[in-house]
Amino acid sequence: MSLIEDHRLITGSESVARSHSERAMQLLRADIVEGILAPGLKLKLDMLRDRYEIGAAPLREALSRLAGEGLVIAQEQRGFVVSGMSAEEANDLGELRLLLEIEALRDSLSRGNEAWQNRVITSYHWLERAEQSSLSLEGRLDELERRNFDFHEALVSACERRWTLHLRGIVFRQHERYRRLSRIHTAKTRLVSDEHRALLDAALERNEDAAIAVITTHIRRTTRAVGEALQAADQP
Amino acid sequence: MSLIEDHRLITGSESVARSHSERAMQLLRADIVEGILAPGLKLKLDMLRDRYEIGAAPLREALSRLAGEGLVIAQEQRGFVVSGMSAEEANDLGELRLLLEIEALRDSLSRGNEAWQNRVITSYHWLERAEQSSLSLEGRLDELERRNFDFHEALVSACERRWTLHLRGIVFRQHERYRRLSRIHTAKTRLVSDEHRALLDAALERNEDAAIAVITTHIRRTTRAVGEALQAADQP
DNA sequence: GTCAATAAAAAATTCGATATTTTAATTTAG
DNA sequence: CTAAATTAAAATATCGAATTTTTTATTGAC
Repeated sequence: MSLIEDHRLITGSESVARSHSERAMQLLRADIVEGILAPGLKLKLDMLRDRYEIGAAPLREALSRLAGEGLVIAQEQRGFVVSGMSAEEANDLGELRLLLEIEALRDSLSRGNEAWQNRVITSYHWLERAEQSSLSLEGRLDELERRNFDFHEALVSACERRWTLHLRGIVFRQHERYRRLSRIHTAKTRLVSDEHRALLDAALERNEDAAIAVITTHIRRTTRAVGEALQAADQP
Repeated sequence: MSLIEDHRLITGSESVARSHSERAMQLLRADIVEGILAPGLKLKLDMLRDRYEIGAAPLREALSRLAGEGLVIAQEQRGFVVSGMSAEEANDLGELRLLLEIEALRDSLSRGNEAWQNRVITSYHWLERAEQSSLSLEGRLDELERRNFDFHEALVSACERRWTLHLRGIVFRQHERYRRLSRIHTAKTRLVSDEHRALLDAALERNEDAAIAVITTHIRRTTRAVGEALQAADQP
């Protein structure tokens, strides 16, 4: 197994799974976030068993865990369903992401040391490179998402508020489902790229207010794009 | 089984569990929040099986679900542990609770209809009654927690932001572990009672700013009390 | 006595089979 | 023909045993 293959996007920096249950969770999470398992889909165990070649017991544990963070819904005696998507939830998640990202960013900026700076710089440059690359649309989206994830993760990585980070992670993953929609709808990388640059500068200067301003624009713009994409999806 | 016995506090308005897995989750959650299963405790399956008379499979599912929301930690191949408690986390959770409670409250105040008002009024009066009652310390704490929970739940019950409520729930339960500490340490019901009254008034008047001001004081005061209690616990 | 290697015990994880519940199909009464 | 009731099929949830991994205890070399 190559390094690249194991570095599943989104799931974060979680190391290679040691148990079937853990692996199932990572796979399910990625597939739901990527939209391969669509919102509202009934997650029948037989189907999942075939798909992932993992037994029912670890699959159920993985689903339970995802239910805890809200990516799937556990219906008593009626199995699991991929949680739905709607414009209302997109807005809700966008605002929460903003709130939590700001909290995490504040703490991270005030604590970040040189190692943190280097991580931020490195991840930024990989992201920049991904934005300019000319892969196929499919592959490029995956690469972009991963680099985008890494960059934002790097920015808050000096934050020591465990719960803030935990909740931010939950919201980030949820929000990502929607971001994907808007990415496909509006393939405008230009403006986003500028925002990332501004974010990098603000972070390295420890300019809290500037960073917050940029991230606010950044997230709000995403929310708007998601809204448009959802509207477009309704009336095709 | 009597109604009262089934209405386990904290776990929210979740109806009576239909599956072992669900029941296990509610029992575990309550026991962890109440501190019966102490922070850091290794949750061995044999032990839990004896305690709750539930098989390993549903127990593991319940634990996985709690791991998703962060009440327990799942350690690969090494079982589950009750997540730890510290002064840092108490502060973190306090601030998050404030943030999320404000978001939920704002939305709820702007939407609440007459049914909502009635629910708020009713739950307030039960809380007031509980505060004045003269049961044994143990029983009174449970009753108070339950009524306190119901009141705060009622306040935000008109909020339609699903994710905000979900995260608020997670943080509320976590924070409750700490509140319990401070409750035992400082049995000062007086001030809290005034705060609740002020909260009720502000809510019924739809006075957003006032409600936010009160809840801010309310939560910050709790955080301070928790800090003192933890400090006292360190040097007995 | 300390450390590493090995063996035994305990614990966690997973599998396969079974029991229970839900869903779909079919029948039957009105 | 519709709607309740029954039956059959599918899917979920749970159990108990088998497997794998971790932890503890023991042995033996230095």
